[in-house]
Amino acid sequence: MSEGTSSSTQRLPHPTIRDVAALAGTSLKTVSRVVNGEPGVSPELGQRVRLAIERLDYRRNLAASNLRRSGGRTRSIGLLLSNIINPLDGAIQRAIEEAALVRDVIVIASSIDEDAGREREIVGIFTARRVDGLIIKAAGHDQSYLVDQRRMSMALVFVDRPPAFLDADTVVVDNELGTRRGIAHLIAHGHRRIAYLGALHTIVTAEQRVAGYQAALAAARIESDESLVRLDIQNSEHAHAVARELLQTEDPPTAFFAAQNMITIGVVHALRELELHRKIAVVGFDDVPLFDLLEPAITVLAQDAWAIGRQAATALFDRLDGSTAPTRTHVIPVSLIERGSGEIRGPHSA
Amino acid sequence: MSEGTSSSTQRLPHPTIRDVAALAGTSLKTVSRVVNGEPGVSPELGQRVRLAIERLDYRRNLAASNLRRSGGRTRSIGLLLSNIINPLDGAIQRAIEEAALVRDVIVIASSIDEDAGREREIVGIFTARRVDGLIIKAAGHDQSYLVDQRRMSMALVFVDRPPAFLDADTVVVDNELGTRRGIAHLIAHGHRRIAYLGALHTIVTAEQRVAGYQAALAAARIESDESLVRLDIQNSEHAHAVARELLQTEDPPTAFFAAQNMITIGVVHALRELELHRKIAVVGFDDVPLFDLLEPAITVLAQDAWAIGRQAATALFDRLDGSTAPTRTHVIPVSLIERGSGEIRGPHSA
DNA sequence: AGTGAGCTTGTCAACGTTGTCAGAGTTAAC
DNA sequence: GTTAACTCTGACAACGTTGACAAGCTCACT
Repeated sequence: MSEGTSSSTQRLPHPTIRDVAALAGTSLKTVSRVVNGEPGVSPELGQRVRLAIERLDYRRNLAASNLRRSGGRTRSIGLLLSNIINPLDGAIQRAIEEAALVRDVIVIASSIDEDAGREREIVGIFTARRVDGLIIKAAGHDQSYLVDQRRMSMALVFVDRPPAFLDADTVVVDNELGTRRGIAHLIAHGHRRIAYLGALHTIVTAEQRVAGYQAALAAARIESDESLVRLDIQNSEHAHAVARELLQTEDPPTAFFAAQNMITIGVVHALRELELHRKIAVVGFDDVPLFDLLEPAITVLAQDAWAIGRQAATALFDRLDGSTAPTRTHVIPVSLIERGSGEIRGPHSA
Repeated sequence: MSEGTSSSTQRLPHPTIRDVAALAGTSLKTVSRVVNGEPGVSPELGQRVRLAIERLDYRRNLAASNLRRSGGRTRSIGLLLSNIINPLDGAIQRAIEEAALVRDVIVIASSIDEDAGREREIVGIFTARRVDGLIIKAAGHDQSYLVDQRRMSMALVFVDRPPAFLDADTVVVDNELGTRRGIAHLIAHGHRRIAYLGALHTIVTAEQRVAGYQAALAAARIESDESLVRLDIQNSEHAHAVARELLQTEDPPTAFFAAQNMITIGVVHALRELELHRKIAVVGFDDVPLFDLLEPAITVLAQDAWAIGRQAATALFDRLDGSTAPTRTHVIPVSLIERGSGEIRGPHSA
């Protein structure tokens, strides 16, 4: 009966609970009750309200709702990964999104590369948004700045790399064991001079992988040749150059272990260039879609990124559900996939 | 002086502007002024407030702030892509994130595969969160449901595919021209029997690519053989099977055009399996990192996903800044990268 | 001395929603 | 016919913040 039903072509603001109440001829609270499925509304009035909601295409404003609601939860989580263009990070994000979706939680994501400053900046931004939790692939080497967030009941989970100076749930793969298996595999195929190309040594993950390399050599009583170990490799071009240089020395390696997918790609480029790709063995950490189509196909230690993401989400939501169990480190297994490049035999094969 | 400085180990709620005001011995409004850098606060008082803010590690609650603020903007945008594991989508997301970051806007992302129902569901969720705008790689074939969002001043930009039954800014690549160039390239290398393997025919993009194929054949006065055109291919395994089947017919194609990166991968698998990869030509739409390392390396039509994302973000923020220009379709160029697989000569080469 | 301008500061209401609580109405029981 | 219990409904305050506006103060000018 009133003037409310004008469906003009432009009405800028979203309809509010107030508009719905006016149209349905009832009070705010009753509409709120209907929207939230609370009991204590008569069927007729409920129907009337639902009709008004539909007519106005009303959607409750979640920000306002969460502001008032108990606990002050925003049903949103923040995700900090290195670079979403890397399918490894993509899979982690996707797995987390799926877990969040069923819980009616949204994911705010940001790539931080390996920039510790940006890590802190983004954490600050997400904190201002009052995310309920953070899942972080840390770039920096000190996460103690997060104690404030923790104190304010923000849940924290670290993926891929454990936090430093902070105790929190973590999901990692067994970098040391994985690398050890990879190196042992090369040794078993007759290699003794195995070059190791690693990423920024400041990343804990990289450190663990070097340790695995050393451990595997030690176990086989092979003396480590420091000249074969090259760290702090930035990208695939850099890896390409380093591999080429190693191959052109007097006593070149007979096998390469590439500690990361970008490095593996660089190594393969170098081997191609020197036409050594059928003679020198390669094992890489991390799988990449087309590795199986190269000739020879690349033998890798594959991480299950989907499992990492799922586990991280589970751990985070457990905390948000109130778990006060001691923090835990979840280790996701790494699998060795033999495809050819890692099975090229070396001079010491039986 | 007061009791406020107790830094006990657990205080659950975030400090509010009220806590800061109490500690600094002033009013809410003054703190608000300091936080927002508004003028009219004396240096001394301002300093006192800043000190209190630091001591409490106060961060203003953006949800509450946006609720009150004019325009009701949340400084957040929603992003709907097919699947973030695909580096193409990853690059789009990354480019958009970068653009959003400098504007202090957050990105809420979700993968919707090719599921129209999920597209609507996610749009509903994002609407409840009052995102200021949406960037959508549409799965469905009717976006008219978005008129409500539009009316409520939500900015909309479509990427990769134009919207249906809705007028909105769009960023696409020239699928038809790109495909035409790819096919012409194969024809120029002596091919007449060119198989076309395409994705879901309901996706507009796929449709345009088929049209490009037909147009290129027509321009060269080659009669199209319908048996060589296979659409609705779901994934790389499917493409693999279809390609194998085509290759085992009596009069097999001498070249393949794969309309999408997953399809290209399937085709390459099939050629490898039948050891035809050095005899049958392949041109694919979309580049993938390792295509350049295959033997032969894969000739592709590469889209600049980064540029697509950047352009989409620019278009969206222009609208949010109040632009009322007519909606525009931005076309990002596609480049043909010759690597070998597309230059394998066919029976009709000069 | 009185007036007005300019600066700093604070009070109050409002954003859209929900928790608390009380009022109105109905039914059942004494 | 009164009381109790129950159901349904709405008034009001509050979440944390900012916009509108006014009060208080100082200073200069008439």
